[in-house]
Amino acid sequence: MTDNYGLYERIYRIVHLIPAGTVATYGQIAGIVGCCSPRQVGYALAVLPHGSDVPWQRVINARGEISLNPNGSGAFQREILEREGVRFNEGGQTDLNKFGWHGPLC
DNA sequence: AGATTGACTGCAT
DNA sequence: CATGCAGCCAATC
Repeated sequence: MTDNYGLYERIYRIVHLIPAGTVATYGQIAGIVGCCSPRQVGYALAVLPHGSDVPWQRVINARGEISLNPNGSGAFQREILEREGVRFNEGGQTDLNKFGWHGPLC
């Protein structure tokens, strides 16, 4: 396999490795990809077409919360995560200590 | 080619 | 504990 799948596909591949009921932060993804800053991770997901097989909803900010505005698509995202088994507290945050992804090799 | 923005993060105040 | 600032890399204007 070639090392160069394109920046976005690279990120998509990492996100696709996140197991259900688990969430990862943008910085975590960026660190695993080892090729870009969290901004590019967010951008890559922002350009994701609807109907993709990438569980973009499992990628959230470092605080363990939905990054998008709660009055936007974020409400839909939280619904999906709860359906995956991820629980949110009153602040709409997840427990990264429990649901936080440790990485593809761990 | 230069400036601006973006689903971010971490530290300092 | 809330807010501000700087760093980061790629895409778009």
